[in-house]
Amino acid sequence: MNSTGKLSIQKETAASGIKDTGDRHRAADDVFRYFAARINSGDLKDGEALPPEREIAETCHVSRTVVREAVLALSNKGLIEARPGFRPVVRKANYDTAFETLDSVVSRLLLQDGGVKNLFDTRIMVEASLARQAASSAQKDDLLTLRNALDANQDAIDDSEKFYETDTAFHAALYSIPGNPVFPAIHKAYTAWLSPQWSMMPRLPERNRLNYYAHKAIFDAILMRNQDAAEQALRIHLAAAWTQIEKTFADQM
Amino acid sequence: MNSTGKLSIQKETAASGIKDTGDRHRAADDVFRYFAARINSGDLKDGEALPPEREIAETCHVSRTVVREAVLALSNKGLIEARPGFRPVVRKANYDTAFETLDSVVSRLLLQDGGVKNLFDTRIMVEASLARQAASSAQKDDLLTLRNALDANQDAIDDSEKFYETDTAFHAALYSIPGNPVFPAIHKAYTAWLSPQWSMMPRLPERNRLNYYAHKAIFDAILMRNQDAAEQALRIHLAAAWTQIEKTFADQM
DNA sequence: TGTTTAATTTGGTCTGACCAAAACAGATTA
DNA sequence: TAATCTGTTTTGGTCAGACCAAATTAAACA
Repeated sequence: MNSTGKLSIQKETAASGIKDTGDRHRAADDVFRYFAARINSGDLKDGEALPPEREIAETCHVSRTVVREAVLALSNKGLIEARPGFRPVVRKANYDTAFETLDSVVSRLLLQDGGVKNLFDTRIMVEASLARQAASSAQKDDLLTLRNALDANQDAIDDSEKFYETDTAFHAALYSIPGNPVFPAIHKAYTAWLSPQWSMMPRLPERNRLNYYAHKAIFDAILMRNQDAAEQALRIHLAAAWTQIEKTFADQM
Repeated sequence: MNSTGKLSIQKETAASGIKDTGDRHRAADDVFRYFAARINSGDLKDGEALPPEREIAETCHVSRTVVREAVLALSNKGLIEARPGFRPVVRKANYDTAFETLDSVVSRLLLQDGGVKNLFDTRIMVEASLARQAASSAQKDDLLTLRNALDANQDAIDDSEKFYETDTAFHAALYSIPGNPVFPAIHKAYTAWLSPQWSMMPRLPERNRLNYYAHKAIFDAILMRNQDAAEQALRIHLAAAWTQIEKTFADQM
């Protein structure tokens, strides 16, 4: 029975005919697709655990080896969460974790020439856009959130550690205004990827104060519903930040 | 000698002490990190093939099983390219392929409520920003590229197949203006992820013509260096596209 | 020298085994 | 009865050795 097992799966996959175009057939891929489909279709719900590897192997008529490969692929692609030693659990599709799967590639991209600048420039563009949008359509509670973040920022001028947090929080508030969950995820990714540069920069109360003023200028422009001013204030703010980064890492870039 | 192999690696990893904080130790992770580091450091150059699995297993004092897991992880994260049956090859860090690693997660995200809209909204924001930037600082050759794309677009109005291509090309031209390689990659990702919706929409010469006029309006505004007009023209264009998408997929969203 | 053929390498898969941690069930105790 | 401890079973992580088919290389041949 076992000896015919392998053949049967090959027959099955051939019958399903998803990819019959002559290219190499890997059993692991089939298992991967099988579970990816079951997850996407909702057959396997969020938080639900996958069957044990041995069971999968039996039902799919493959060895545990290929099951492990498939599970690993599922995990690497963020479809499941496989903490070592635990049963893999279906993970709800989540914007935050989506960006996390980029970590290793991005860290490589940041290493190559101009990598950091390329990324930072996209950030400038995104935030400039967010600033405009905030100025044009921020709701009352959005403004309140911003104001609170700004105040917390001001209070932390003399505590560089705390200032960094409130700084991040202020920008985060900006990203949350559109109400689109993609943006907070983008912000999280930016802070994670650029934190190496940021955290190595000298932190001084004077500099904190300047940054606070920059934030205030952005906020004021948003409050005045002045899109152009908001964008400009933000660009000045981030341009200054970039100058700092450049100065700090002059040798490495 | 082999019997002591396993112990030696454990000793080694313990000695290196990268992660000694009590959490589970997976040999596969060690091998993964080892090669990720070698790739990032340039020790293994782009296009260079990894050693054969059996050799890695020997030099790292682990079984081929864990080598395979590590290689698979490397592949899934986009650090190497592992075509079935071939030696894995170090892949140059590349913005395009970075986004490709997101495919499976994104396809899941698009399935959930409002997923497509969330993504499309980010696209609107990005392109609005690009339009502004184009209007403010497009160079002569940028304008020429846009103009050519626009003309090709016009010529293809009666050929819906070709129109789709030239349409994409026009937007691509917009993404290439900043000269930041991240943007073309983003564009590629957008078209890949949203193509299912787009390709199922009815294509008619009248509609093509409307889209062409929309493109022309964007181009004209850019040519006039009118940022606000460029942004507005683009927003109108994409809003109309979204309306179409919504109409086509009314039942599924 | 170019082409065909045989030998070898190498990735993909299988089987069966072992270990340690996790999950489970049962006994023990408060 | 509820909480805690304990021993058994399950399960993931790893290993070893084997086989196959495709890919690579070496050899033989034309």
